[in-house]
Amino acid sequence: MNPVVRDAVRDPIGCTDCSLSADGLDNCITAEGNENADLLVLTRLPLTPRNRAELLTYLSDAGFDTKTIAITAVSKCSSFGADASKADIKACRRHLEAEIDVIKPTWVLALGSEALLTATGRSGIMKYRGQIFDFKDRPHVKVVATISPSMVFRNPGLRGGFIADLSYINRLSRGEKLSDALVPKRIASVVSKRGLQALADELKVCEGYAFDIETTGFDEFKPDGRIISLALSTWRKGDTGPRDCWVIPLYHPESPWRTRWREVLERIAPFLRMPKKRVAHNGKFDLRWLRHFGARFSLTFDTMLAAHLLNENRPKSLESLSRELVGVEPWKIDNKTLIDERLVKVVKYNGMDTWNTALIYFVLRRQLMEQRKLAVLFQRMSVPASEVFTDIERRGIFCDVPLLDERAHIVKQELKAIDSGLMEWVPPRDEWPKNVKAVNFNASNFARWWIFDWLELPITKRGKGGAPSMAEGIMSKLAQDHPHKVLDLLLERVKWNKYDTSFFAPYQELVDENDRIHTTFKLTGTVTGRLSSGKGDQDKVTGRVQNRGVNLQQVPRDPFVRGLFGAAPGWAFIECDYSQIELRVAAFVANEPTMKYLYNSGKDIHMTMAMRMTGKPESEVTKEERKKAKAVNFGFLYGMGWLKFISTAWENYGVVVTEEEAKAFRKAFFDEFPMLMKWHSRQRMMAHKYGRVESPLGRARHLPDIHSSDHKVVAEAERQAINSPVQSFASDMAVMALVRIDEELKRRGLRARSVGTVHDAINFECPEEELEEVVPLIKWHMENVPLEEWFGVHLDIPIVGDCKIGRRWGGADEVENEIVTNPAKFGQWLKEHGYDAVAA
DNA sequence: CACCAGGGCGCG
DNA sequence: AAAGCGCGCCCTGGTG
Repeated sequence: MNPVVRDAVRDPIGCTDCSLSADGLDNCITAEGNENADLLVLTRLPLTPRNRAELLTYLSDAGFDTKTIAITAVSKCSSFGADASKADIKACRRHLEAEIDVIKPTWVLALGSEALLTATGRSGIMKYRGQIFDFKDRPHVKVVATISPSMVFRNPGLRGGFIADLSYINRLSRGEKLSDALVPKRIASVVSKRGLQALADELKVCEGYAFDIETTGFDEFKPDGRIISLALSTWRKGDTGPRDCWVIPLYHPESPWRTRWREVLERIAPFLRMPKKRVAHNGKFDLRWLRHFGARFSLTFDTMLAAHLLNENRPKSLESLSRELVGVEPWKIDNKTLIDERLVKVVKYNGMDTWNTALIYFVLRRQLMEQRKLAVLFQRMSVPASEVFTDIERRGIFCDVPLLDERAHIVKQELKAIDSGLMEWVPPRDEWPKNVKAVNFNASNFARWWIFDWLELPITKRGKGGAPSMAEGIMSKLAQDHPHKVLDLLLERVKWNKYDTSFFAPYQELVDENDRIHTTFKLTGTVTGRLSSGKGDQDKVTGRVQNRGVNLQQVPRDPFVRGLFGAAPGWAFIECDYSQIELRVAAFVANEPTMKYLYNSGKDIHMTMAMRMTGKPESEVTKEERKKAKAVNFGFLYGMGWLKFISTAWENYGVVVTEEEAKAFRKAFFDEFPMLMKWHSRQRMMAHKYGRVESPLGRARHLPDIHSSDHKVVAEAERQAINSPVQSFASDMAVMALVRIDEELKRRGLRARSVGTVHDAINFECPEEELEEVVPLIKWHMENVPLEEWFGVHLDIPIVGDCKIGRRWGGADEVENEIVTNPAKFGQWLKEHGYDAVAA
């Protein structure tokens, strides 16, 4: 450490301020480096020589002269194993302030959330990285933050962004400006008829544009939804970046179009269709709004989808991608709602969004073209899927509202009865310990004290923090060994409470005036390429999730809940599931002969497992038992050990399995399918060698943890290497099938449409008279995605889609495969099942 | 009040 | 020695 700083700052007696000082290897470590440094780098803990060297390499790569900087930490003691707590960091603050007063840096570079918090008092490193603040209590010192190098080490997906941040901060500390090409010369605010005409003329001749809208309100389908402004950055053929930037103020209070904003939008809409390239960042959001207000056009490129396909681990916001890929400066405005912001600022913000979208478009497009299979996935799946899900989200799914209200009432009644039953057993208040504040039947301090201290029931499992587990499996075992009314009631309550808070209440709140419930699908929400479903998008400005809908991928299978959804009167509900898709894909990628034989001869592997587990013949195995066997198959397939198998067998079957039996069962599974073991080894080997694995369709999963020194972490990455290609392949195929089905339905002028997907299942609503044509069409496209033609992948395993037709989700009748594929039989089947309105 | 991590549980 | 994978939402309790 620097002797000048040390002697000026360090407590000569030996500091005992923090908890680490007692057993610390070295106490009160002060800054390393130049005592007159202009830039003081602030980390969480004092760095080891190796980490310090690494950080200096990063800094020097980013253009810093490492002789002119100093490095210090918010916590000033180093100790094995022990981490600095918030109190420790607080205790060290006076030393840090003393250092700053001695060194007098102009800039502090805060690395990581603790450094940011200490320097600025703000938490949320991903939100504040790249922004400039004053140092707390030292306002003459400027602070700029980015993520910590250890985060980058753990996840190389963050490396690009980290280096870009450092370069940006370097330019900032030198007072350098950005290159001219990275900022628009001017942003044209379109506030007159002549301006509109000029924009329309440009749209007639330009090759492409990136666009973005700003909106007010949460949902495009709610009456208070308005579009505040629409921005575009255009380019001509042969350009390598955006040329002009345009913004049309719409509903903004200062906009001249405020009262006629919809009219203006309608007038410009036809011109938006003209250019060949139409680009947006998460365009699904913008298209939803624009379509709602009558401006209909489609995308040809989405920068968020491209960025995710290229690297599933990196942050995907426009802000961070722009910084990572082209090194632009932050342009965010720090305001809650744009409608309250001055128009000039909104115009600049909205315009910069599109300018930067255009900038990263050119980079991402080039990167994508370099990987043929990825480019095909992008073209055939990502972009058209974004289009399909725009409409699925707008459409929503029909919900039987009277039934919803009736059942929501039942749920409340059940809860009420259980709660009053439980109240009779609540111990008197003066017996409660200090940390118990109120009666709470959820997994709370009260409930844990009540069960495990007051009732003295045994604790079999604890969580990370040492709190006794109150998970369902644990509690039901407890109830079996120590019968008690309270346990029965609590177990019963979990289900009703979950129904109430997670399902019925949100459904009632979010069902729209047309009795439909919406969701938001994230096409970039998972590392494997599956879609995720949820309440809404993150608001770009506030960072909060817009509460526009519900998660439609976790609707309970219980008909009491799932049966609330279905088809509107006069329509039918179609569910089409891929049969055992991941197991089939695994058989393909592992090239497993026994599995292939079973599938090619129409056998059911889950049934085989169920028969083994229960010892029953096929005819006696129940649906429930087969479903549990499925869990066992997937468990072993993806690397489950014998110990977990013991608990699975107990929790699912109530079967006690000994250690020996469990090992033997696992061995039997792999003996039955000998190539699976070899496939597992191959995936592990690939992950170790390349740090990534790839699906047969070209989708990559990066696994930086494979190089960890922690064996558990490595083992986890190895299992991910096994699972990812299978999950990705299955998911990509399902999405491509949906895209093709949607295209075909539109091409034929049919009204049937998808209302959502759940990974390997696609749901549709369909006018009764179209069923005869639509169901076979869906089935055929699910089973015949042109993988050979598009990816050169020849599947030598049959892919089967099972179709169900009914009025409600989960309450439908399965149609046998040979019936769907036979028009005469299927027509008959439809009549027999009450679908009279079939086409002549 | 906002934010966070962890527990628990719904789905595939 | 020990190890299913992939998600999102609600709640609790702690912190600033």
